[in-house]
Amino acid sequence: MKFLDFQAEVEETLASACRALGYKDAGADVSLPPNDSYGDLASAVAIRIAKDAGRSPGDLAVEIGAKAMDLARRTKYIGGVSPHKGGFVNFGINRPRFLLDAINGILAGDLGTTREKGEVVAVEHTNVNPNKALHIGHARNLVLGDSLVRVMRYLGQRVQALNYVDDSGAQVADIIVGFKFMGLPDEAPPGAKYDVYCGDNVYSRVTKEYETRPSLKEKQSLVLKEIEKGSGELAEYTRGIVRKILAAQLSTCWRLGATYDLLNWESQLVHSGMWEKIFESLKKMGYVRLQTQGENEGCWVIPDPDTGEEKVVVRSDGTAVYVAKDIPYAAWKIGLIGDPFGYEVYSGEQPGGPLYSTTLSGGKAKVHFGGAELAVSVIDARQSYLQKIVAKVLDKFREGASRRYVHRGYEVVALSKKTASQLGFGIDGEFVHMSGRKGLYVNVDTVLDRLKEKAKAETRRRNLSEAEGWVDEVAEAVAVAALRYELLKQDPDKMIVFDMDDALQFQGDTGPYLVYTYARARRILGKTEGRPRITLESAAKLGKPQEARLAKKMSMLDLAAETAGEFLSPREIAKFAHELAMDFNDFYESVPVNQEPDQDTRDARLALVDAASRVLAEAMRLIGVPVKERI
RNA sequence: GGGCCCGUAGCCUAGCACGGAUCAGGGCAUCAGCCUGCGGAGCUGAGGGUCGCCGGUUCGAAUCCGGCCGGGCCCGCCA
Repeated sequence: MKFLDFQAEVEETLASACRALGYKDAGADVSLPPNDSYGDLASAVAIRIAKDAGRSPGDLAVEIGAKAMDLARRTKYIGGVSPHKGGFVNFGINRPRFLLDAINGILAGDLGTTREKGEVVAVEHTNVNPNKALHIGHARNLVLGDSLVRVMRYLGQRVQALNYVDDSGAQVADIIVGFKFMGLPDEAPPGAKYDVYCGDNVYSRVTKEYETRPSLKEKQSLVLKEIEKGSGELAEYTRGIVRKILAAQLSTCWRLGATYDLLNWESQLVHSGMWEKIFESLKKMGYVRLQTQGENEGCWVIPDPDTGEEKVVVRSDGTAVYVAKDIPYAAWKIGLIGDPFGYEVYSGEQPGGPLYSTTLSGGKAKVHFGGAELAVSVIDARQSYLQKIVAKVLDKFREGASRRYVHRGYEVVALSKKTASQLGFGIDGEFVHMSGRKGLYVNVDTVLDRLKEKAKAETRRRNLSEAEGWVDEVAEAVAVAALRYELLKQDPDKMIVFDMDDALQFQGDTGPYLVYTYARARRILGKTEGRPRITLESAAKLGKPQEARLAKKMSMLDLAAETAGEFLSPREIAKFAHELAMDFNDFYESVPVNQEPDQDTRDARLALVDAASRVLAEAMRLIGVPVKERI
């Protein structure tokens, strides 16, 4: 990861040159040139100071460039400085030195991971109501959140991956109504996944029934009250159903490569007493007040952050509204309130480590959650307004607290007209929003199975003699790669219109392209008689532009990760991985490795391939795209 | 009525935070090529663009500011 070293040298050299020439406040900002024929880093400093200095940008660039060149002789990685007539000062890398250090660094294990302990960050994502299977909208949340967790850990932050389970809401109650009051079987038919069964066959049927049977709606509120109470036969029964659905959901999450550290349960949050404490304190400071007249009579209200009008937080019957459940959760995450929870292992089955659960009755596990320095909530953009209210209340509770509570929003996933019609829904526009009630959605498992089916055919065609199990494993990896990459690569602020046929795409800017490229690179290393090895002498023989581009790109993973962390935007890594893969394929097509007659050159190229593939694998790992040695 | 987000070739999209360099990068689709070669899930080339519109700032605007148009979402004693 030597590019940042080069950049630091350039910045320092540039600043020194400007200082030496008397341009004190010139600054030393550098950027990547649009085209690498200009150089490897560029500065527009001459253009910026030209006016004040009363000189032409071109002349200044020559002057600064000459001074910088002089100073650059003492640096390790600056190979040349060239002024451009437009006013840019371009810096070139000392190729052999840079190639040698970058490659040897990576082969020695330096993939840019920060080792020092960073801040504690709580990242909340997935958060699917436990009454149905994950659909592709949930997958977007999961992929964004899980990738963020991975990137932050790479950056050294101590991350708590949280998954919030709303086990006491109306959606769960609906399922229970179906089982207890409509006589629907609470066992899934053989071969059916339990969460899929509940979503496809129970939930939608119950909500439909509500329209014609008002008495059923009363059963829902009865169930809700029982769940709220937390004890009794119905509450126990519900707990069992929720655990069963959650287990099925988690298997899908794990299939997608996401894992969690902790499950937070809404029911426990409600019974923890945290809200009461916060409520009392807000009352004392006069932020919440009891409305004694008008339409909100008998309710406790707070001011709307946008309009100043009043928002209800506690209903006239004394129960708290939805935001009021989010507030204590947020306060717990950033340590504004004492931790009321104990912890226990929920599942030891989770790949990659145990999954814990909060508990209000003791808890033996010696782990600690909450109290983070920063909390990131991955929640779709429709909840931006509510999240703003939460942040406002946190600020009232403690000055400046909202700076540590960040809503990472993203737009929803809708369905294309074509996909909707394949599901039996005729629509007017070009797309339609998903709806669990209407049964208008595409489940994650369905998409993965379709992708896998296609990947299997493709893999089998290329590997006629391989065992079925091996082909299956590869196809599964390709399917996950395709879906994760597809959902991550797009700007989170843009709605995704999902089309099943378009999603079955393995060529071009896709996850499978990355998987393929990595396997291709490893193939070279597997087939060779040579050894990856590079010296300053052989590094000098790697003079092709494709070699330089590949080496430069692979040494910039840490840069991409820093940006990804700073803007909570893991797709920076997806972009990086794709660019690296393109650079590798370009190299692959134009530079022979094992056919290279000169042994030193061949070994140096092998070292480059080895290093580049390791960086690609690390980038893929950061976005949860599976890595296979062969496909 | 108030608030948030989006608008870049036939379609999808990068670049926008921090304004710069000759061709605004990719992908899909279309057309023309590249397998006795390290894997063709690849590569090369061609065609395809009023960066929604108008104005402002600037030496310089896809990028910053203002207005407008088009599209999506949110603003409940639902969750």
